[in-house]
Amino acid sequence: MYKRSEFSNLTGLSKDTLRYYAEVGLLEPAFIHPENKYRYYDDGSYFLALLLGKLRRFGFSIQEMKTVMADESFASLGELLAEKKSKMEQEAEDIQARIKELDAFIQSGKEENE
Amino acid sequence: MYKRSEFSNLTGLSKDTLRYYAEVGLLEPAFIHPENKYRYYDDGSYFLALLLGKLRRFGFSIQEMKTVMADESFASLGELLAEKKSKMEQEAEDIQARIKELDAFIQSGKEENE
DNA sequence: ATAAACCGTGGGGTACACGCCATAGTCAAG
DNA sequence: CTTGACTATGGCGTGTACCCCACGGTTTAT
Repeated sequence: MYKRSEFSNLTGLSKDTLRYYAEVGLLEPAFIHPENKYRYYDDGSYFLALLLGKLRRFGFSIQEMKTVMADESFASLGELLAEKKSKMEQEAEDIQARIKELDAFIQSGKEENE
Repeated sequence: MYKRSEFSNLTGLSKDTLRYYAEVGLLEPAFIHPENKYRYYDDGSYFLALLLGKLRRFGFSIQEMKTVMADESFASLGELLAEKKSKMEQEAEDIQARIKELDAFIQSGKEENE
């Protein structure tokens, strides 16, 4: 059983993020001490927290993460992953295009001074 | 002399964007009719508007655009362009890394079912 | 025993660049 | 002359996922 800041260090999720995820029902502590209300996380939480960290990097919104977490069999995960992948690829292409445009622009600026 | 919506079509900047740019002193109309306050843009504005559109795509903030516009010789433009370029390249690398991570994740998920 | 370090809760702030709505005055075409 | 299209201004909304502050209680180390 880990407490908040320990768990935060372990997972890379900030304390505030953990609090927020608990608030929205995305990742609830494994145990809450009834007297002092301290929240404790366990190894199951750890697994899920790592997953959430990954999903976050993949561009999942909170809502999408909730969709994923709602189903224990993670049935919707595969589809969403594929969707995110194509979105990220699209984004990569967009950036490349903008870099090209930027290069062309810089080039045209240089030629003006010759 | 073009009026607002004509100029909007010409430049690709929305009417609200034009209004906003005028508000913050980024691109003021060439002429404002003293009676009805109608705003008119000219060919000089057109040139600047196209520039602003490009800068926006390059990720310039309003503040940065103002910095650029403040100096008629566009002295700060070159430096900011280079900065944006490296930022965009960094961003492209980040996305590629995340795509790789995503792929690995998808792959590990598939292997689990074999 | 005491001080430092930690915990929960409540609630405000935020960044950014507009979008959108309503109102009221104005212009252009028939 | 009328009606539809256009315009200016004011001001609110916005979205997202948290961050940060303050307060008061608790735990832990010394």
